[in-house]
Amino acid sequence: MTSRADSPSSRDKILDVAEALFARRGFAGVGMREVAEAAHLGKSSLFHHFKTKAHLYLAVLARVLDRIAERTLPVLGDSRSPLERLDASVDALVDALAEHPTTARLLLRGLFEDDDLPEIAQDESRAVERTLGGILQGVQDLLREGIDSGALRPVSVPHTLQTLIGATVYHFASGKFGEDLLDRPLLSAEAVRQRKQEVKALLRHGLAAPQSPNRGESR
Amino acid sequence: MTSRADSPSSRDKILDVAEALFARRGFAGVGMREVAEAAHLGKSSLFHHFKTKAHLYLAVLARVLDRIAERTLPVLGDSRSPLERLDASVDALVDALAEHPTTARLLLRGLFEDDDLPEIAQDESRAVERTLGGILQGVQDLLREGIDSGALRPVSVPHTLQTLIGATVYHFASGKFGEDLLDRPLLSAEAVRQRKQEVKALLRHGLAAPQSPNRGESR
DNA sequence: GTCTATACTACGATAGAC
DNA sequence: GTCTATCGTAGTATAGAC
Repeated sequence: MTSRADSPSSRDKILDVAEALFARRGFAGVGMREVAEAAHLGKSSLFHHFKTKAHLYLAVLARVLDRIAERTLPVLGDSRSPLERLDASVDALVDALAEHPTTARLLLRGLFEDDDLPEIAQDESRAVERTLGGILQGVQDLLREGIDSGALRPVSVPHTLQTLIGATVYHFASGKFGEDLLDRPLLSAEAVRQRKQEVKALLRHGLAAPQSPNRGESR
Repeated sequence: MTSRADSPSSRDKILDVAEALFARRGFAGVGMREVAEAAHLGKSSLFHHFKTKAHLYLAVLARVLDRIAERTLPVLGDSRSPLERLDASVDALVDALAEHPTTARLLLRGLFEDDDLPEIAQDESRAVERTLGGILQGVQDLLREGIDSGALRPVSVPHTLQTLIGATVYHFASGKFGEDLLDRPLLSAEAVRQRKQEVKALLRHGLAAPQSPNRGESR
């Protein structure tokens, strides 16, 4: 437990291969033997680095969330207007999701596969939840500020957050299904650029308050 | 193969319990023993009804998709205007997803967990894909018609479809995470009603073409 | 159609040598 | 820190009696 960059080679390699495997087949669908072989290790060596499978999974998840936080938190908290920050946050989040093909899948799985994890590894679980909570809080604060300042329609903040997650995380996690729909790889430069544009346009038109306050739309 | 309501009792009970289990923990996370016990059957009796786990999983998925198709296809294809049909389709889809707490999770898993299934059971797999394709085609046709008629902005149809799936299927699949965000059960009458309203409002504002064609917004 | 019994493999995890 | 060997359990699936 003298950790922090103790053995950068093995531990990171394990995290790399485990991330790829967990992203594809989820927690239950991956065996420790498979991870060990992919990392060119014996099974016991793997258990030396991570005492249980749940610890390994949470370590993978923590690394993914840290990557997202690193990209989004600075943008969420800067000094621009809410609408500008919303646009920039979409760009930052999409960039983070497009950086590795595994990111969105792991994140999505982490969001809705919380109950199938053993309840050990509480410390690591707490760390993951804290990082995630920080990002969510940043977005919620941004939306709240936009609404209070009159820049955004008075939407429900939690519902809008869910929509935002769906529009970004789900999209880049949709794999073969999404690629069949778009007829191109999800992470191709063009598809990524277009996704940013479509989401930002939908938010601009769908969230921004009508420009002339006295001239509301139909309802 | 004299099927079609041959033994309604056992087979349907198996599908019911398997649906609940697969929704919670996914294909790999559920054992046939567990399914058998939950259905009050011996393991071998279960294998008598479904020859492999993949067959059982696909049968569960097919039933879920049939429920969705049953609710959405009539609405998608009726004779109202595109915007009215879009609203009604959101209502119908959300109603279908809210009917059973398992529906959205299974559907979401089916969308992005396609590679972790064994490649047997091609017939059943084909049937599932055909039902899904029908629903998707209906939505795409609706969006296309709305754009061509000028009722909708010239958005990307596949991207908008992905956004729509994220806003509905992901939301109701988000489980404990979503409930923590909303601070109430996802399937409570109030949360369902509000979800419909928020999604429809976002689409109304975000997809509908500006009312006066010559008075475009900023960009 | 359901049962008991069983085959064989893989699972997560541990012990202990090196 | 990596290894071989092993434990006990649960995995999918099958055989054959009732």
